[in-house]
Amino acid sequence: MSKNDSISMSVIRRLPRYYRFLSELNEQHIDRISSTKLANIMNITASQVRQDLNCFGGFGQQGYGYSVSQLKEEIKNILGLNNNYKAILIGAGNLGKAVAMHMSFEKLGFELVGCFDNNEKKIGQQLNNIIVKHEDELEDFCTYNHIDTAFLCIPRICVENVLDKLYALGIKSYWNFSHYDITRHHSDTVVENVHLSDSLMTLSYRMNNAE
Amino acid sequence: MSKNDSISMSVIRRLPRYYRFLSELNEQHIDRISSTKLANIMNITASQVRQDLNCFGGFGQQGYGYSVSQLKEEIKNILGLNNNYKAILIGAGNLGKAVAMHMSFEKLGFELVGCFDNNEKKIGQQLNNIIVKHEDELEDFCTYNHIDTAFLCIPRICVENVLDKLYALGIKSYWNFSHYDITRHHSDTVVENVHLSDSLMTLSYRMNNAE
DNA sequence: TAGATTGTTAATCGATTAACAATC
DNA sequence: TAGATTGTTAATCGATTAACAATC
Repeated sequence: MSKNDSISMSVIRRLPRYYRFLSELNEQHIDRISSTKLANIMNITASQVRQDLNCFGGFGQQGYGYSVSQLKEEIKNILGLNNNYKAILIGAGNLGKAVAMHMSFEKLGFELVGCFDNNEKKIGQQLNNIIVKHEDELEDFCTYNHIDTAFLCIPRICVENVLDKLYALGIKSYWNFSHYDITRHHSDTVVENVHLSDSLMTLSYRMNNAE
Repeated sequence: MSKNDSISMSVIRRLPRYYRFLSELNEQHIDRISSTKLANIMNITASQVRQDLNCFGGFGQQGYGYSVSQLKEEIKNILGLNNNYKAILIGAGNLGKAVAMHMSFEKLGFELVGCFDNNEKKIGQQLNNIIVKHEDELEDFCTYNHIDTAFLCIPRICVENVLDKLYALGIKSYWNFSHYDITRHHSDTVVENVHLSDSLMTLSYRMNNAE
C-alpha cells in the first residue's frame, strides 16, 4: 500500500510536525487545505509539503488540495500511532517521573505499563496508575507482559548494562534520555535519543553568537 | 579570532556531541587524538571531523592530531559554556520541576535564578534553592535581576501570551518544551524547541517500520 | 628525514526548491 | 470549460566525503 521503502530521516522527523499542524487545523474545523497554505502556516515550501507527502502516497486531489481530517489520519497511520505499544520506564528520578506524568501516551499510541528503579527509596512510589518496582523484577515482569519499548531515564553509566538486559528480554526499542549516545550493537534495534543538555548547549551557542 | 560567520545548523548541532566525547576522553586522561580515531568513536567520518572543526579554526597539528583538553576547551568556548547565563523557569509542573532538578546547569554555563507559575498550588514550592513565585511577580523580578533566557514548561495555549511578556522584559532567548512551534515574531530572538512528543512519534514510526 | 595527520579544495551525494504537465 | 492545485521530473543548493598537498 505505502511506498515507504527508504524514507530519509529528514522526512520522518517532519512527520510529527505535519501531524501537529493538521490536528490543530482539524480542531478548528478546517476541512481542506492546499500545500501552499499548509506550507505558509508551517514556514516551509509548498514543494516540500508535496514531496514529503508523496513519499507515502497521493493523498491530495488536483484543483482541490488535501482533506485535513483524512491527511491527519493518514499521517497518524504512517507514524503508527494506533499500535498501543507497551512501554516500561527505567529510572524513576526527576526526569523519569516527569516523563511518566507529563506525556499523553495514549494520544501517541503508547501505554506505560511498568516502571523500574534500583534505588530502594523509589520502590513503591506511585506514578499515575503504576507503582515503581525494583529492577530485579524486570525479568519476571517482561516474561509475563509483552513489552515493546523502554524509556531510559537513568544515568549514563548504567545504560550499557540495562541495554544488555533489555535486549536479552527481547526489548529492541529505546527512548533514551541519558547523556550518552547509544551505539547500536544490534542492527535490529531502534534508538531515539533525547539529549536535553545538547539542546541547551545549542541554545547557548546561538545566544553567544547572536548578532 | 573565529571565522564563525555563518556556520550551518548541521555543524552547530554536532558541537555538543564533540564536546561530550572530548570530555569523556579527557576524563580518561587521553591527551591527543587524530580525526580518524575521534571519527571512529563517534561513528562519523574523519573528513567531517576536520571540516567541522575548521569552521572555527585550525585546532590541530599536522602529523600529531588534536590535543584533547585544548580542543575540549575550544569547543566549550565556541558553545559559550562560560557565560553563566541567568535563566528563569516558567511553569513548575512535572516537566518544569524535572528540568529544574535534573539538569547540571552550572556545567552548561547556566544558572537557574527564578521560577514562576500561575497556579496557586505551586507557589512557595522549593526547587533546589529557588522558590516558585507567582507569575504576577515576573515583571518585578526581571526588572531587578538581569535575565538572559527563559525555559518554557507551560501548556501550548499559554506560550504566545508569556512570550509577549518576556520579550517586553527584554528576554529574547527561549528553551521551549511546549508542544508548540514558536514562530519568531522578532528576528532578534533565539528559540530552541524540545518536542518530546515529536521525538516519541519518530520512535513510533521506526518501530512501526522496522523490518 | 620519513611518517603521520592536518587543512583545504574538489567530487559526490542527498535534500530542497522550482517548474510544469496532468487532472480534478 | 476554466481555474486551481496536485504529483512528479528537473534544476539548484547545501552538506558530506574523498583526495591530496602542506607541514609538523
